[in-house]
Amino acid sequence: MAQKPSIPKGTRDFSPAEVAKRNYIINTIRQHFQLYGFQPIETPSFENLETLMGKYGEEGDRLIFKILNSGDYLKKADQKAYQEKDSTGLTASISEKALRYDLTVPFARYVVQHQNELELPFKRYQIQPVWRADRPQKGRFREFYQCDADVVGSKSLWQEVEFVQLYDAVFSSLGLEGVRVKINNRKVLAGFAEVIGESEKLIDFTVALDKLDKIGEEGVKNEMLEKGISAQAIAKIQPIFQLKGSFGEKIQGLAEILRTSEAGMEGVEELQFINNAIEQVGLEKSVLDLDVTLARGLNYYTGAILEVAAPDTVKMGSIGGGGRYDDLTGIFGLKNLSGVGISFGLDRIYLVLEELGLFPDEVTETTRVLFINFGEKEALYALGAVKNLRAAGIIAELYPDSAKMKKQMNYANKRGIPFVVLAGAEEMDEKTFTLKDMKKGDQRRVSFEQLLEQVQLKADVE
RNA sequence: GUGGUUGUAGCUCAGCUGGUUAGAGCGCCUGAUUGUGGUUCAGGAGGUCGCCGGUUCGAAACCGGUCUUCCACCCCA
Repeated sequence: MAQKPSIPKGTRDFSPAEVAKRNYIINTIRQHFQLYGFQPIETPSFENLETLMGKYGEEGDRLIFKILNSGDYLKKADQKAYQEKDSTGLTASISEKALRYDLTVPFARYVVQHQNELELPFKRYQIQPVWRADRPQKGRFREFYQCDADVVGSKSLWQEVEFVQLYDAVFSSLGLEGVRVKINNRKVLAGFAEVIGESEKLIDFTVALDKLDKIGEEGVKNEMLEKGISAQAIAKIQPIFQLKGSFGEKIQGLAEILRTSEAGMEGVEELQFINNAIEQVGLEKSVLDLDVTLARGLNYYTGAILEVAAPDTVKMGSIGGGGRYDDLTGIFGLKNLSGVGISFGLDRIYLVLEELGLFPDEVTETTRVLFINFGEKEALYALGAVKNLRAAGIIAELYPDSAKMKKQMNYANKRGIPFVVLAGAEEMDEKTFTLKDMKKGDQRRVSFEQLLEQVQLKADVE
């Protein structure tokens, strides 16, 4: 055999069954987005490099896939940067486009660019692939889909409430139980930093705090020390680690810690508002949980921060996240437009559903009836029935060649087609069909009406 | 980006400290069975041992590089 072709690392091919399952998830998400009043948009796969650079922090810039300029790009290259082997400096001169890194920044760009055509508040959803030059791991790919819903132009906390409901609705609909929607607020984090007198170290502080799950309390404290946060300061926020109990109980403890911080108390009130509303309307299968260590990487969040954790039984990173970002369009020159949104990680949700066996059988079901091909006349006779079955919404097909019976039966078997129809000279004379049930192995001579009834009947029962 | 790990038939994997024609199970193809698949039986096809280079009389095995897989860190869906 010649050398097998391959695909770049972190990318995948999807088989028919995988596409069917992915579509099942996408359709469920899309359906709920629309139920909640979001409208779809799509944006290009690649943006101008400058649209993306600097929006995701230094780490993010590194992970953006840059597209090499066309033509004789070396002529226009920054010679000084080239001589000095300064890759970062050189990039700007040889690349002016890049693959989109997420859907939020392109959305911000879209809003600013089309601001005069939009009716505010604007609720949009977007389901498209994004690319990151990351090193792949379980549930981490270099090409993956995001399913985002965002609202711009409304500061109302009812939006946050609705997003929590939306998460619950989608995951409940997918049959996923025990999903934890974790919530926090940037103002609470800012409050912590203020209370301990380390406001200028907010980012380092929150990044360390975010790792509590992984490295434990001592680990977090050590990292804070390493980042130059004083031991006294760390001692002051000790109560953070003691927050326990229900949402309400944690809120009380939190209010106690943050009582001297105006920003912090604002965050507490927002959390309280959202929790009260959710308690009133109720959730189906998910729980809303206050997690004061939740920070998430993106530094454009200014209010609520959301993250969805898969059920504890599966080891998987977050399967969704989002938050409020008051200043998002500000970076493109449009001030005072508040946005809030959430994202679903399609690829990770897929892995979770697969691991828990939650895909319904009918998702991957394809052809229901296969007609055996006995030759030209018989095929024509069969094709008439195929047409009528299709008209009734039954997926039916005629085997394209009058190959050996064994081969045709085998094809039906391998593809998991539940019914096979044999129609030769006898059946044609009688205007009947021989219908074989591949699971049971029995068969009988039937009219078209009976045939239709049989295959429909089974379809409903299963 | 840092450190580690993996790659042998379509799939899952054996292959001892380097030593003839590289194996198994499953799958695939053919026949027993020219209007009957999934069971059984008989036979068969299929491998530049990821790729490039080095060490050696001799490399799937040892060394270097590279690509890929998975994992930890970083970061994140």
